[in-house]
Amino acid sequence: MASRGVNKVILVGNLGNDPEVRYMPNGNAVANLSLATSESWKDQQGQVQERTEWHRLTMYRRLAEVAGEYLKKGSQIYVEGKLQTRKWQDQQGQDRYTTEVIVDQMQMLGGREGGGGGQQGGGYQQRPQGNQGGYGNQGGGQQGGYQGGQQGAPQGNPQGGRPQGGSQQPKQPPMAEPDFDFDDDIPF
Amino acid sequence: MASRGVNKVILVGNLGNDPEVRYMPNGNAVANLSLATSESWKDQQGQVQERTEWHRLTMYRRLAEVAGEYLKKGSQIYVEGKLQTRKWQDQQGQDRYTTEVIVDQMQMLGGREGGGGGQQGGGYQQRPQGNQGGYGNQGGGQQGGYQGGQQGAPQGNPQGGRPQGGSQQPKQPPMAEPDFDFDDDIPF
Amino acid sequence: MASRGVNKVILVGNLGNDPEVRYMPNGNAVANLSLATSESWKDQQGQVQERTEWHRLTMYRRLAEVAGEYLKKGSQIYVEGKLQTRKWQDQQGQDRYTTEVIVDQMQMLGGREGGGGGQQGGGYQQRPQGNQGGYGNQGGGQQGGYQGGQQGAPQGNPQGGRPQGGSQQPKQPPMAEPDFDFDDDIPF
Amino acid sequence: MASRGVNKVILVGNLGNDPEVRYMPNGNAVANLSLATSESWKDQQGQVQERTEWHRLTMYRRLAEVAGEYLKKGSQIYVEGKLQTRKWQDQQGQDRYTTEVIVDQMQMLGGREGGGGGQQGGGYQQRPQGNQGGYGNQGGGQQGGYQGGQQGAPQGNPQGGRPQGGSQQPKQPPMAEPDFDFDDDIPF
DNA sequence: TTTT
DNA sequence: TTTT
Repeated sequence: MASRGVNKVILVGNLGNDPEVRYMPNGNAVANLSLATSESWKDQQGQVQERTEWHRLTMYRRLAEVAGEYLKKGSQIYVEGKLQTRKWQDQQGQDRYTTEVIVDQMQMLGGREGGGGGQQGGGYQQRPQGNQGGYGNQGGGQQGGYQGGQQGAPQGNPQGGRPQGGSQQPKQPPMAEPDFDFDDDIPF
Repeated sequence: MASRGVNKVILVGNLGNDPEVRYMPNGNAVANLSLATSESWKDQQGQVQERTEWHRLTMYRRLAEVAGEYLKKGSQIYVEGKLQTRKWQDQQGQDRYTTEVIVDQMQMLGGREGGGGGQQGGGYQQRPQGNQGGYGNQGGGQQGGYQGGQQGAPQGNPQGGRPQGGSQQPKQPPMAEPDFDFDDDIPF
Repeated sequence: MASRGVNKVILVGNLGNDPEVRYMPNGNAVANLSLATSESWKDQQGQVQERTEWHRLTMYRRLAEVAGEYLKKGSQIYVEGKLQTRKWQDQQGQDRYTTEVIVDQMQMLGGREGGGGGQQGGGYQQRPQGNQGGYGNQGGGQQGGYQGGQQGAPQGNPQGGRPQGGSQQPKQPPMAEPDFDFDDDIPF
Repeated sequence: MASRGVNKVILVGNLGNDPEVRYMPNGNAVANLSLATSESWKDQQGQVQERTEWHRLTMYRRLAEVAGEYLKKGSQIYVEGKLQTRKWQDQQGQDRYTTEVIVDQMQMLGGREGGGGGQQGGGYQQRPQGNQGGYGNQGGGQQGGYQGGQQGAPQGNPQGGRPQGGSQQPKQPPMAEPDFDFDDDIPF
């Protein structure tokens, strides 16, 4: 609730992939998204240069469900959130760090198609039992704006409800492993 | 100059160390700073929890020199910039990524002491020859605001002037000295 | 809750006066503050020019009480909020418009004195009966950050609880007392 | 260039009208735009309420020309800028104030149609002679991002070049008069 | 991996 | 005056 400092990120860009939505044992959704922002400029030789920056986004709860429902590869969105760097260990046991944007506000951009891009969406992971539902379409609709449910509260503890057992920082890589394994309480 | 997207970070926090200022062969300054933002909240047991986030900041040119001149461990500042993730190889030759905030605007906060914190400043690296000076105090003064000289132009190519020979992405953390020695609290 | 669009203001500046805190019949607090931001530049003649911008801030509820408790003329703060333009009628019955920043997040800046400026604080309006208190020091403390209680919900309807009788847009500047007396510098 | 404070506005919304672009005697373009942001929420009775906020935007130079060229009624845009309150006198000689967002960055949103809305564009004011052109399409293209040319420099003095004679604050209303009269150096 |  |  209180804080010493300001930690704010504002991004507008396009998704590089369909959102990856998963559910925690307590039923809370978590979504991971890759967002591209790019800039171009002329170098000293007058050549146009371009650089694309990829941002790893994490959304929780309702926002994650809305992302899974309405966003897909190519979608243009506005997001607001905070920077968070997670520590994890690679297979050699070395400390690694991954910086993500924990999103607490999202706007779909781009008119009546709801910010959709070219490809077809669909295909994200099924909701496991243990989730009593209740979210779904709620507040949905195209191009609406969404906020995290517990705005102002730190969202680095995504469990929301009861404390979870299990290791907070498993010895697994977070960043888009081919065999990324979501069988734990804490997805990364 | 142009861009597709928005990539903006806004931070207010305190420096964990004196800025590290270095000079590139063309005389341009580069500064690295660690900025802490923290937030606290009450958990389900009603206990106050606190989490500190450390941000790695990079400044170029005039802004870097101003940072070296006026900021020190404990200084409270406002910064605005963009996210940039650099790829580098560790000693095992594995790809590593470091996310930084490339700062293009900075404000010293905290009244007439110019945002100063507890400890005395000083001690950052000397300006090598090859730098014709020209910056120095310029625009300085207490609690002033500073902007990167080429705002709007991508600042991922910090050389500014003539193209540099040499590898752009050496097998070492660029801008991070081999013996770079932060406090243990700071995760980079 | 939902929204189409983004309406965000971020300011760092100093208060031109002690906050004016008042209480509505339902006990909710409302604070009005004048915040100065200034910029300076060199004109074509090389002369330094300066321009100060005055911003009218409005805070509600807990945030308003914290402002009344901890801020005073000269305090340096960070605020985040949204733009809102109110319509009202002057004594001639003509439509007038006032643009304000409805603040939903605030940070006191400036180190251990809690962002305090030169003068002594005090002197804001007494809490009327009809307010059962309960706020006070809550969340307070030096240099903490505060958020509006109903963040994400529109705050243009500050009553919060039960609907109020009475005209929503009286023929006078709402929240501006008839004999409201700012410094001459401040244009509202 | 320097500044004490931060004065930043970030908006995403739709234009209520085609941009009004005019040219100053020195050839610099000035554009005025109306941008809507809206939010909706449920009141105590569970009824959905909606509130639309209208923002008056001002752009200068290249940005103004790009706006005239590519934006129209309904266009969805992202803008970044600063708040500025102008003082003027109404016909009774009374002081009036108008708050505007002086835009220094703009992004067209909404995919391949370049952020366009429903209606046809066109119809804004012709470039007078006395303008040697030079801008035009420059940097243009759909959905690109644009920045004001003198970012960081105060943009409240839009003349850019030589100082202008003439009254800075004519006794005329600024806000969309039917017979708004642009025969002066300073458009409002 | 997006987008123009 | 926009948009859904």
